[in-house]
Amino acid sequence: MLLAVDCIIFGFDGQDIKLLLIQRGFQPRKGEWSLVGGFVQPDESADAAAARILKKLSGLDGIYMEQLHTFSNPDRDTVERTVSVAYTALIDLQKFKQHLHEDFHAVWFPINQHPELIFDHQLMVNKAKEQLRYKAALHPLLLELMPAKFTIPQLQQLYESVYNSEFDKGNFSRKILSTKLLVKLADKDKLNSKKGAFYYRIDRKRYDANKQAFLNFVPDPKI
Amino acid sequence: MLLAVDCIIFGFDGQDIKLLLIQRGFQPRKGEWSLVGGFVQPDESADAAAARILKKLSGLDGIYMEQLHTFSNPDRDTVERTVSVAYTALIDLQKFKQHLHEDFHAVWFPINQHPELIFDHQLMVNKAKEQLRYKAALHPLLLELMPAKFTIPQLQQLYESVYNSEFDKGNFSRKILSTKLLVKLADKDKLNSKKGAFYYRIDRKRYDANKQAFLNFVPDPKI
DNA sequence: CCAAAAGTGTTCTCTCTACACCCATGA
DNA sequence: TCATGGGTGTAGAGAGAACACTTTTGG
Repeated sequence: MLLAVDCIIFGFDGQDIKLLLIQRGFQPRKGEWSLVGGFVQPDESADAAAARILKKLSGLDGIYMEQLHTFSNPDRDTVERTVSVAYTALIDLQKFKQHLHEDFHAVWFPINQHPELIFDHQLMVNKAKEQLRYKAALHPLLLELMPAKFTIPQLQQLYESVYNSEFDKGNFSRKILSTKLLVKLADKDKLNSKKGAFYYRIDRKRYDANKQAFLNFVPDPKI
Repeated sequence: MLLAVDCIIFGFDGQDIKLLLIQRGFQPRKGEWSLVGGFVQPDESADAAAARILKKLSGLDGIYMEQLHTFSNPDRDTVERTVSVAYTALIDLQKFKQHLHEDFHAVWFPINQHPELIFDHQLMVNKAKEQLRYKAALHPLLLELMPAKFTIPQLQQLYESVYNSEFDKGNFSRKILSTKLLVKLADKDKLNSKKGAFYYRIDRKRYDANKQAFLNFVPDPKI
């Protein structure tokens, strides 16, 4: 029995949510697209393997990953019995984009528009999306996807794309600000409007202290 | 590399939350207490193995279990590298108690007063408790622990023991009833008071339709 | 000046909490 | 009849939703 890990890495570039995929470098199914993954070594934990493999295949280092689920269907891998522990992470693409040189075969794809994946990787992605929606409704974790400086309307776009619905801008802004997790900066982003929107940054101390607090971000569905 | 499963089964007898443990029937550490667990066979998934092993060791059949987490520290098992997928379940003890004959070495222990466990099983139990608190704050899943007939004050006791705090009885009763997940029965339980408290049962249809709805059961902490 | 996006004000409704109060009944 | 736990009433605070309104500024 082999033990593998697969990483579902979501990134946000300020516009769209992306998913990190690689072109498999080995047989079987070499050249096809898959999640970043590999085998756990005899002397390492799955957590350690996930970090090591992510770094080796994409250059991403020091990313905080969480265990999602373990996939153990006996015929999920067509060659040999392989159990895979799936991990997820959320990252700000602008901070990490430069690492993705051609040294690596890792590529960011729009979350809803990526090539077909091998084995049960699509299942893993679906579960990760579901979990992202669930968690983001309760915790401010989508802030982790934002760049160092961002505006409230940008953040709102991220929420709207995760939940596939539109929020009232006034209420959204007040709700986010009421968490006191953001610090207003002096300058504005004028790319999207003439008036311009103030930049904010995360208040790291408060964020780390409150990220497990419940927030109830997602509005009730309009009937 | 070996793949195992371990089951953290919580039961409620109307008074206290219990944890199902077995005395290990094989070496190493035969006779010591552990979670219900065993090895995944080459042709079965971890989910299937968990159900099979739980039934074999405790007689419990058809229990709905959910994956909790996979434990893969390389030295978590002292003999051979073993990765364990942990599962959790919640059951009403009165419904299943009769199955625990002496054919099985499984025993229910009070959740906060059980023998020391082997390997990292205490870690698993702690994580399961944490997850139970988290989930029960959002979903009505503690209803699954109640007997077929129960009173609101009994249910309140369960919540209070899970959260280790006291709730206002009036508000608790209204909040639970507002979910419309309970059906009032005609008779009363007079064991705990002279006036008596009405029995209720779960409205199965509504419960199954709403168990993933958010509920916000746990009151804000009093500062 | 005007269009368009950012952000504020306001009102209404609903929920939550605290806590006073009423209810039923066995001893 | 009275102590006890079950259950209801209710006032005040706060959160959320809807949407009108003001602000800013590039073209």
